[in-house]
Amino acid sequence: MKKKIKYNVSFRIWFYAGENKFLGIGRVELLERIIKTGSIANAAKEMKMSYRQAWQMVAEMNARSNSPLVEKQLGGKSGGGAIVTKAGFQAIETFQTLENKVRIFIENETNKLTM
Amino acid sequence: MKKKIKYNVSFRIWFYAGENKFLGIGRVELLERIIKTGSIANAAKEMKMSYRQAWQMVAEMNARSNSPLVEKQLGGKSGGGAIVTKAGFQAIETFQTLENKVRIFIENETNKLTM
DNA sequence: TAACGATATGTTTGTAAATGAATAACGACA
DNA sequence: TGTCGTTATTCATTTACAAACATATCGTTA
Repeated sequence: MKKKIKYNVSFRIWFYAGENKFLGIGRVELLERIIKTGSIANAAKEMKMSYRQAWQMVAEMNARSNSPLVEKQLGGKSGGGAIVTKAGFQAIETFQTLENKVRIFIENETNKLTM
Repeated sequence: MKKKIKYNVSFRIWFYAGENKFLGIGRVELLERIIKTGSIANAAKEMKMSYRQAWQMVAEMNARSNSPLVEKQLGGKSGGGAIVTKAGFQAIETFQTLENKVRIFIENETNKLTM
């Protein structure tokens, strides 16, 4: 009997600021972990990425948005940390809302397919 | 006056065969150029990619689809070439149709956004 | 004011991926 | 039956990217 492969569709979306990538699912996840852990360093550790890369992502996001998504918090007993701004929360929300809508749309369209 | 960045949304979709990537925009473009030029070698040249990479993409596509999307055509005055099968044409069509629908959907949703 | 752990940044190291060269095999056609 | 320019495949080399390391700087708190 002939093999019959089950196909499925995946997708990704990105927000661009002009020509520059501004926000994708990876950066959204990073923002969420900064919220959860209180610092870029710990967020990076959770995601098993280098602090350097995480920091660069944050720096790019901040540079390419109208107002910073993350603000540093130096000093203090714990040595400091980073906080996600209101603009950051809004960016997460906007991204995830659109992503969910696209997911549902693609699921509906894919069900119509006969491959 | 404050800078005001214009944001826009980009996206990509992929067809998967189980866990394996099967078709994306790059491979669709490769298929189109194989149709246009009549060979993998010339298609690769047009896309400025190595023949090796192009050939591997074709091999993967063929291995992961129910029936081959590309068939070799050895011999002849021109030395041979490659042809895209009916299944290949259908795959291109299916991919582009879905991609266009998603594009329109995202455009409509993005117009609602105020970032 | 000393200490802490985070941010911020340059430099080096290591590794995976892409490239290029080189070559064998193929088979219709003239 | 010789010719042609493909397909198909290998191997060494280069390139690009990510990780690792090192270190300066910061500012609140005890």
